[in-house]
This record gives sequence, C-alpha cells and structure tokens, in this order.
Amino acid sequence: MSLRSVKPPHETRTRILNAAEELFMQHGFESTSMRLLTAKAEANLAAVNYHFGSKDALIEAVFRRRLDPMNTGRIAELDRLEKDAGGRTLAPEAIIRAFVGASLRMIEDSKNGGRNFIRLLGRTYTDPQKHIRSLIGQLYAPAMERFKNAFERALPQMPRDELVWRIHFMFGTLAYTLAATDTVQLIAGCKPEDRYDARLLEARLTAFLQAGLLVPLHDAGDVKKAA
Amino acid sequence: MSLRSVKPPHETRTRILNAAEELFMQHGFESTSMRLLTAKAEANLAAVNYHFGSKDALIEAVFRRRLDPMNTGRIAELDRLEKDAGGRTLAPEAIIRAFVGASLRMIEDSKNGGRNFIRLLGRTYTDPQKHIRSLIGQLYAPAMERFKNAFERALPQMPRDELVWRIHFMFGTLAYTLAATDTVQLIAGCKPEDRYDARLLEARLTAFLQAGLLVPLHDAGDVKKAA
DNA sequence: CTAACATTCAAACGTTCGTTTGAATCTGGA
DNA sequence: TCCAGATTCAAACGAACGTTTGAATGTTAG
Repeated sequence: MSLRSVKPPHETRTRILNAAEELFMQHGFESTSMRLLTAKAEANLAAVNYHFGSKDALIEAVFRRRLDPMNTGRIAELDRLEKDAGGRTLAPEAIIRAFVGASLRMIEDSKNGGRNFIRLLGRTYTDPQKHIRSLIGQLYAPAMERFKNAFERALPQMPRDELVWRIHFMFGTLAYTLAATDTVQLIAGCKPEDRYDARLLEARLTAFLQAGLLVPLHDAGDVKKAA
Repeated sequence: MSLRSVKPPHETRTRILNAAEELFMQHGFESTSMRLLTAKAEANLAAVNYHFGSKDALIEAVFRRRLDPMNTGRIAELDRLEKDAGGRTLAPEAIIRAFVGASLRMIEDSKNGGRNFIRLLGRTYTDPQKHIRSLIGQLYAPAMERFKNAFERALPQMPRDELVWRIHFMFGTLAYTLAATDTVQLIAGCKPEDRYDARLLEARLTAFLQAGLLVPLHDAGDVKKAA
C-alpha cells in the first residue's frame, strides 16, 4: 500500500475527470469514446479502466466530485440560515436563494469547469438511461429532502401536493435555464454571448421562482387574476 | 411513379416512426440501435435506410411528424385569440395557455404515443449533439417568434431583455416538467403513478408561469417583496 | 403476361466501441 | 541496491454499430 494519497494526488485521475466533464458536456456520454477522452486527458487508453473500473464508474465519479460538495454546501447554508433566524420561520425567498445560489456560484467559476459541469448536470436530470437518472436522484436526495422540509415549514398553509409541484417547477426552471444556453435563447433572438452575469441572472431567476412559489392557490381549476 | 401514396400509406414508414419515437424516449438516440428499432417495428434492418436515408434523417422525421402540426396549431390558436379580441390586447395568461395547452393536450393522448413524444421532446432541447438542438430550434422558430411578439404586445412596458429571460424561464419550466417524470418527483416524495391529470397540471403550471411572467421588475438587483 | 418500379430481405461491409492483457516503467521504503 | 507495489503502455479482443449490396419478392399499368 505504501501510503498512497499523501504526495501525488493522483494527477492522472484528476486529468481524466476534467477531460470527462468537458467532453461529456460537449458530446454526451455515449458519443464520448474512451479513446477521445484519454487522448484529451493525456493518459493511456487503459487508464480509465485502471483508475475507475469502467466508463459507467467514471460517469458516477464525475458527478460525485462536484455534486456532493455542492449539496453539502446547500444544506450547510440552510442550517446557517435557520440558526441565524433563531426560532423564526425563514422567508421562502431565502430558501430559494440558498438553493439556486449554489448553482450560480458554480457557474461563475468557468475557469475550473464549473460552468461546464452545471450544463452537464442540467441535462442529465432527463438523461434517457434510467441508472444515470437514479444516480443523480440519489446524489440529490438528502439536499432535496432538507429543502422540501424547509419549504414546508416556511409555507405551512400550502397543501403538500401543491408544494411538491411548485418545487418541481422551480427545480425545472433552474435546471433548464442553466442547461439550455443556446437552443431557445437563440430562438428568442438573443445572442449567446457571455450572457451569464450571475448577479443579474440570480435576481431575475429568484424573482421568477419566488412569484411562482407564492402564487395564490387556484380555486377549482380556475386561475384568473393572480397579481 | 405509379401513383404512390393513394392506397397503402407506407405502413412500414409509420411503424418505424412509432417504434423510433418510443425507443428514442426509452433509451436515447445513440443507445437505440437500428437492429433493435427495426425489430420492434417488424421491419427489415435495411428499411430505415431505404425509407429515410439514414438514422439522423429518421430522427428528424420523428420530430417533424409531431412538432410541425403542434406548432402550426399553436400559431392558429394565437391567431384565433387575437381575432376574437378585435383590437384589444391579449391577456398574458391567454397567451401562456395557448402555448402550454398544445403540449398538455398531446400528453393526454398517451394511447397514440403523444406522451412519449412530449417527454422525448422535453429532453431533446438540451441534447448534447449540436445538430439535433439546432433542428429543434429550427422547428420551433416560427412559433417562438410569433409568441414572443404576442408577449411583447401584451406587455409593452416590460424591457425586451427581461421579457426574453422570462420567456426562457417559462419555456424551461414547461419542458422540464413534462420531460422529468420520475427523477425529481421521486425525490420530492411523490409516487410516479398516473400523475398527469392534465387539467389539474395545466391549472398549476399556468398559475406558476403567469406569476413569474408578471412579477414586478426588480430594482437594481434587489428583489424583495413581490406578492 | 410482361415490363417497370417499389419494397423487402439476408448477408456482409468496414469501422468503432469498451475492455482486457501482459509486459514495461516508475516509485518509495527496507 | 533491490524489490514489491503502483502506474503506464502498446496491442489486441470480441462485440456491436450504421450502412451498403444485390438478389428476391410484391405491386401496378399497359
């Protein structure tokens, strides 16, 4: 064994993860071949199977590397908010900001591939392969449960199934906004330039989500006049 | 030529399109092999290349078959609304309903694969392959332009870039909601049963989108108190 | 019937895929 | 120095991929 992981922090592993992250985002999982991937990582073709075991295990490692700290941070931020509030109930907006803030902060870190990862993540929620979707779901489960509880406490008067749907809508808006940078934006007539001024985007996104989350309940299927 | 397309309306073509739609949704484009696809369609392996030319051309045909009528219907519905309104400006909610209604009506048609297609469509907005995304964008372009103009007329006081973002948010919410039927719903603690009561979903979704679209403008990055 | 065309079919094409192998090379402690 | 384990390497594996081919079959018009 000889004390691995003390000196050289597996540079090859990291290079592979970085290359995988970028290529998975550009071409998808299936279209990214091990040969292209290892070439970009400046590693041997066999390196992925040696370090990770298989291509699927590499995919999982790519997501764990970023998603675990991100969701841990989300939960910690929520803990901090609740602690600061004493016994008072949190404002829904604060909970929303704690959630989307983690994604937007990562998107700002374009130098370290964070932006790549967020786009990759956003599209992987709806990946065709079931085992990949369930991996994402598994990695999100603790944070999702935590935030769901926080929203329930902040909005005690809202029916549970209504709240679940609105959380789903919010999650979708966030995921899609971050994943689809060109498709519909181009259709909408906006140039794809450096459009991700994270501060402005956070303000717009939070306002949109908050309004949707707090919209008055519809009565018997009729939804007129909300504002 | 001998008068094709009079009697047997290319049954093989249709069987292939149906099989492709379902398999593309279940496994994605890359993971759906021509052998599996033609087997499900009860056609010969060479039939796809004979009838469509290539796998990519088949993908395009799958989307054109559903998306062209859907967006034509959307535009017609908008035309009808504007005609009925005379010169009056349309309510934003009516425009939203005209757009999401087409998707939700197709989702109700689960017998004919409409639900499959909507899920496939929702995930394809963020497909890794650029030529696939641009195909979707191209098929959506006329309807998108039309609806953007309608929103601009309905909300003349809203800055254009703000409106573009809010349309983007709405589009994302719709796409993700329809595409991600299990992933996050399961996390949120909801069973994936027949959850798509389209009437209830339309009410919830429209209320959410309308609230987000109409939320008052944020001032200088600060977004407190919207409702 | 027959000629012309449309469609189906089994078989094979060449390529690329993820993974495995066994030897070569590197590395750190006794 | 030497050796055991960690890592890299070139080469090859069998399987699966999309596509092509040319003959066989089905269909329609004269």
